[in-house]
Amino acid sequence: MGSSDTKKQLELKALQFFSENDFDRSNLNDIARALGVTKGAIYHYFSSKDDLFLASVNHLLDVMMDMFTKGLPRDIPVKGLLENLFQMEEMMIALARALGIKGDVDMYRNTLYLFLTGTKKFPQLTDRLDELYTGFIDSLENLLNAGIVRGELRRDVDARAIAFEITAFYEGALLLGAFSHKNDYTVLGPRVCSSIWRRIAADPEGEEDE
Amino acid sequence: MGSSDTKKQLELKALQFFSENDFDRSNLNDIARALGVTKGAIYHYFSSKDDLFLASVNHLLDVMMDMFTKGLPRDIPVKGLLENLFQMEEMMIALARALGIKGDVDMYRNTLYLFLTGTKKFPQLTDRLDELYTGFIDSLENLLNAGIVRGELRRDVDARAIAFEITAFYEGALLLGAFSHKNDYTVLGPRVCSSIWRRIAADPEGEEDE
Amino acid sequence: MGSSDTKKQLELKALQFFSENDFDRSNLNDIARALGVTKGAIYHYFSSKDDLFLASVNHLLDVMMDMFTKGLPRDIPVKGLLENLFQMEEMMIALARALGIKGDVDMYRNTLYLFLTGTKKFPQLTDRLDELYTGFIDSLENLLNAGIVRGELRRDVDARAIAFEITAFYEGALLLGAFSHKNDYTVLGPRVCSSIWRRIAADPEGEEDE
Amino acid sequence: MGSSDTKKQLELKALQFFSENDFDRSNLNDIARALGVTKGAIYHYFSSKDDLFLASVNHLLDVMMDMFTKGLPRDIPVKGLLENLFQMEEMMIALARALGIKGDVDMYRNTLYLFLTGTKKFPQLTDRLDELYTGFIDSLENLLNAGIVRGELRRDVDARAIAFEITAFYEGALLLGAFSHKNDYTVLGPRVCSSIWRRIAADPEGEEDE
DNA sequence: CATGAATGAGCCTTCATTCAT
DNA sequence: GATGAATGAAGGCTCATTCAT
Repeated sequence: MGSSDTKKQLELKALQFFSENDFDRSNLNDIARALGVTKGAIYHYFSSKDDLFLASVNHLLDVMMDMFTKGLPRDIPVKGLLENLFQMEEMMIALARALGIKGDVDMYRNTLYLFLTGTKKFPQLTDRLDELYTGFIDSLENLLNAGIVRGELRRDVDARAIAFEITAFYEGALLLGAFSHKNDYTVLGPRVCSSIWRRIAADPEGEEDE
Repeated sequence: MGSSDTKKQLELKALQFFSENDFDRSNLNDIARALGVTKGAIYHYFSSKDDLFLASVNHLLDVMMDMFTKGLPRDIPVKGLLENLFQMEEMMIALARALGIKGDVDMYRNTLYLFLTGTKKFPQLTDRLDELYTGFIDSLENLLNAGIVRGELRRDVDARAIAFEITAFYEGALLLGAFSHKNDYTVLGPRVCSSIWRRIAADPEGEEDE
Repeated sequence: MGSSDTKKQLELKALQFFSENDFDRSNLNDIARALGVTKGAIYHYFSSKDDLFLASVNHLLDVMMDMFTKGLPRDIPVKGLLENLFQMEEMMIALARALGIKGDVDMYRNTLYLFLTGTKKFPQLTDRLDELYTGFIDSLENLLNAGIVRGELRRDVDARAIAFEITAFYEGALLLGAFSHKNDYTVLGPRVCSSIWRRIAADPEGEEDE
Repeated sequence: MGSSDTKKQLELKALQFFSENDFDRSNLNDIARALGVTKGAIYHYFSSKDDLFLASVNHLLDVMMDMFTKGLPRDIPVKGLLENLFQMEEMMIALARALGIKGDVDMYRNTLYLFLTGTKKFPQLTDRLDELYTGFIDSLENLLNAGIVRGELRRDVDARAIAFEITAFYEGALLLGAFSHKNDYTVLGPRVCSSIWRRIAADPEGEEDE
């Protein structure tokens, strides 16, 4: 029932809507208006408001899973990775392109909101998120280990801990960004990354002489 | 109207309730039952459901503000701080005692949910949260600077960045804990803290041989 | 929750309403107006529209069970019973009084509608109706057997069949009354009863000399 | 619009559907699926859901009118009629054949439901039903009178009352069958018919010794 | 102070009907 | 003829809020 294209379009628009608006505080009239269709059309493609939300989040999870786990290169310099981690615009553009929508500057932060509230309301999402984050941390760990083998990083680096640290710090920085306007992660983020780099690099000075 | 004590008690119980239950998915009948009073009683002390929520969160913010900014010691060893960061039970007990309630193991994570959804529903909370996090990061920065002056930490440490890093990493680790059961922050957290310590300590080896 | 009296009143009014109006074609606004309360009040006492309907019908079933099975006399002349069967007004008044409402002339016929549609929508009602009709037929059979023993009826009367016949005929006559205005059961009913009487009486002539 | 044959086929299928399913609880998607066509096709042949229902029931009424009034033989032995009244399967097969569908054992009972709910929803059906039942009772009366003239029945038989009794009892027995599983009309029905026979036959004994 | 019955606006959902293809 | 995507009015139900007691 319903063309698959239209359904995907609705999922994407709903994703954008739900990342900006509270699920419970939004009524279907507003949602329908935001998606550019009528209430009935939504029910033509989705069985309920919950279903629409879950389809949207699962769509996002699919894309992020591709992008951040399967899609990551196996062997890039760790230095570049850390330097680009807080080039938010680049990351955002990449994700937006993968989703096929035009993103905005709060997109990343909003996904956090989507995930935290989503798992509270729909515990079945937890497994997929677990997979996503575990996949991301695994990929990072592989990259770090490759860096150690390659001689870019010190031999005594605890790759798993660093991978977890980078991931948790990144998410936490975005989270703080939602709360705090006084601590700008676009400024502090790179400083932290540079500090992490100095700790794990085999030759921090040689690389840092800018 | 109503004794101030009773009102504070209701705020605390409501806080516990809202940290475990979604605001919009809870109705006042359930809330009243959870608080051990009737609906009418709630309206004696609070002007609305929103008001009850805001009073609760503001109460939590007051306590956390005291505990994590004004209440922090001016001069403790950074090493101990990092070692205790993921002694979640201790932290939790301290916060629960400060609130005068019995906490549970998910309390911290739940406050994150409370804050993230709370700011989405009530943007006026953002300023207070900003104050809390900024205060916390400032305090940490002061502690780190004191450590530098004291000679515990290296002179080239970027205190602001490290304070931000610790805070963001901590929040991020708790957040990931809500999503991922495969990455246990009670195990990985201390490994990361130890890694941070080795990076900033003036004499990491000397301190570690205990 | 809610006073038991108010709830019983609502059940009775709903009974009257549903016996006159189609369940699915009535919306809760109309029902509420007919019951003299608001929609919310109904949901204060009943958990759903279905619940309201079932409570009403079960209330009716309780009263009819008392009246037509437990409440029937053990030993009355069969002749009088047959003569009064189609004194609808008397029967109706008795049922209305037992229900505590003022009845109207279509009350009996309407209960049939209530039962037939009720069992289609709520199969769980079937057992209670089975009990009611079986109880009624049993009581009739007992009365007939008492008549045989007493010498009022012929010894070769098939008491069970006659009890079933009277019951089925009675219901059928009311049912036809719902469809057909040309066959008036208040006229034909007594003629049939007199015919049945002549068949089962030990001495039809002696009794019939009017 | 639409071939007349297709329309008749749809009416028949709809009849079967509505005799098994509640009108208001069935939606047009389910109905269309049950009829083996699309929603659009239904609207080609019928102007509305109501129209489809009414066309179906009127079709049934046409067939029953033919079968039970005009179609009845003018002069058959009353004894055989009474003996066959509760040969439900035979009756059902006859009606199903007349309709051109395959019937099932609940068909008769279901038509009762169809008629009772149908007249509540569409009062305009009442007249046709009145005609059907009156026609049937008239035919029965004629048969009984023919039996009297022929000498099969007693001269003092109240033909109108007996015709009404048989009809009402028959409908009532089917109705009770819908409510009560403990009183089987296939067993009790023939016993009642035999009792009626003994009452109206000119020579009950002579006829019964077979 | 406290209660909880009652209110009614607003929500999610259904579904008969329409209409572009 | 036939389709099924889209519409939008209407319905069941929830629940924050009020108020008579």
